[in-house]
Amino acid sequence: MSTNAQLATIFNEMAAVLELIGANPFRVNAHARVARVLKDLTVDVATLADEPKQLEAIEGIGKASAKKIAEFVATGAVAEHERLVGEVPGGLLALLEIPGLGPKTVKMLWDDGGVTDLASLKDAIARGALADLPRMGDKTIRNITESIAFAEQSGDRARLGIAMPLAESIVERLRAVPGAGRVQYTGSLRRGRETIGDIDILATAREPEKLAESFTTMPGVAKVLAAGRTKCSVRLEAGIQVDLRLVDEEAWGAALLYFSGSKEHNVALRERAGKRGARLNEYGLFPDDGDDAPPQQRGIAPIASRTEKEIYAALDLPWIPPELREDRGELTAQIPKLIELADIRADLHAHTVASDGKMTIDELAAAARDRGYHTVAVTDHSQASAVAGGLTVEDLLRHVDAVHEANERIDGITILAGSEVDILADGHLDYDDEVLARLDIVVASPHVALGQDPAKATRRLLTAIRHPLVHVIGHPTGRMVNRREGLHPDIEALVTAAAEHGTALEINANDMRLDLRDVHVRAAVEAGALISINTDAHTPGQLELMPYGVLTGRRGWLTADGCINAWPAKRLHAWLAENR
DNA sequence: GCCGTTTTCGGCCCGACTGTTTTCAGTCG
Repeated sequence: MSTNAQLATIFNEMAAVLELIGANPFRVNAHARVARVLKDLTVDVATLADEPKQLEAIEGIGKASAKKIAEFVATGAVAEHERLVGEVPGGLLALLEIPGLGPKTVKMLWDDGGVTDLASLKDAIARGALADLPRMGDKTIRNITESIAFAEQSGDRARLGIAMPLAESIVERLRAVPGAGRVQYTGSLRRGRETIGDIDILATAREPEKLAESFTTMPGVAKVLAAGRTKCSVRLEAGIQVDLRLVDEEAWGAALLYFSGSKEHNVALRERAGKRGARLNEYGLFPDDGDDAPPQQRGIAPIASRTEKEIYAALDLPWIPPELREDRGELTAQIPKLIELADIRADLHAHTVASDGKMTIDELAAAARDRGYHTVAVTDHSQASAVAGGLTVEDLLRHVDAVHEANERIDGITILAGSEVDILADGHLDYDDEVLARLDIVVASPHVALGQDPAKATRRLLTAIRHPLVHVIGHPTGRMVNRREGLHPDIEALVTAAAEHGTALEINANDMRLDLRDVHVRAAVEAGALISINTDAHTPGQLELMPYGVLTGRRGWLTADGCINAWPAKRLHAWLAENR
């Protein structure tokens, strides 16, 4: 973990404890803000630490925090942090992560219910002990129980956006080892799943021992779980397990196929092989001679093994992109040409300093142009999202003028004036039609009432989809990966209406959202609804989240033609103008 | 705890929703 990330954790923990013990909320927020600033910071804070003025020059970091940062860089710890963490039971902070449980409730559970961690909370619920506490009705207790179940069910999987950079850095390191051959991450990460159980890396090497040693001794390893000739396994300080498998060059394709999964896809492939008188394993596709002993150990030559493509071909299949390997019909369907990152030419959902973003219009435009986009949309929050700096009508109209002025001034990219308009709980939009009609693009998104029942959620989203001035429905369910389930609308109804009304549904590429999720995208694609992949960027760096959205689109069988962000400028702009 | 400087102290954008209440506390964004 980088110094920035470690310090971010420390400040987040201080914020959590301060919140729990009822400190001034603004002080709490200041700590959380420092954590956020540190996490977003592109420069290593350690390089600034010996000059306090440099630290204090960073927005959000004052004298006190600068001192703590310097203290950490010098000593590896922050005394105030240790003191604070010592004030509450260790397991209590984790309860704050459970959706619906805030500091007041957790404090009350601790003070009045003797709850000190997740186990004692579950025990108290089971004993019915919570019912005696204030504000703990049946419904609240049931909500807490469900939240715990949800957090536990998804809690041990890392988000794609956490696992991918880790895997890429490990792959890069291993490739640099002398004698290293091919090195590639496989598993659910290669398939682009939204969460990852562990990172699987496949490699060939002239001297496998050297690669293995480099792997087990790399920075960030907390514990070596296994260190054998063909398989090494470590647990990182980040809490993620990483497996390295070393294979022979001849078996590369078979091993890649096998370790990429999914298990269900592999089972289907093996069944298919069986029907063709062959056996498929991680060493290759072999003729089935009726002998149960592994063919590769008996010197049997494989029918195919060096590449995935050869193996699929031998099974009368085209090469199937990893993202589709979920046994969701990929062995029998016509495989479309899936969208690729290089197809993306526009980002249509981003925030500037006008609301809660960190970029100016010019900075956003430059970042989008640097990525080779022909179009970028400025879509700041609407008035209902007060805490996200939502714009009043007057502010919005001024902002629109500023965006249009920037569009005139800046060459090489079209800058659209838009808004991320709240879809209110009843489906109404947060601005009147006259205001919306002034915008080049309207992205309508749900932000509140994300626990409403499915019928209401469906009506709410259908209202927005049918609204003639809405172009895109932003993060349609409002779910947060591992954190919040979000809305459960009738997806079929939504995608059907979206196709009928020509409203695009967003894949929010932020790995915390990935909303729509893969299966919803598939439904939309099958219904003929358009998809828009956007980063919802608040910083220039967040424009780089686009690959996660594209992966999710690919998992939903999305083609470039079905994604408005991949359209040429002329087609996209004409489509936007049509919805007016 | 941070920030600004018509303020070195006093402010720091709060409105919607839920579930508990009988007028509101807690959570979320």
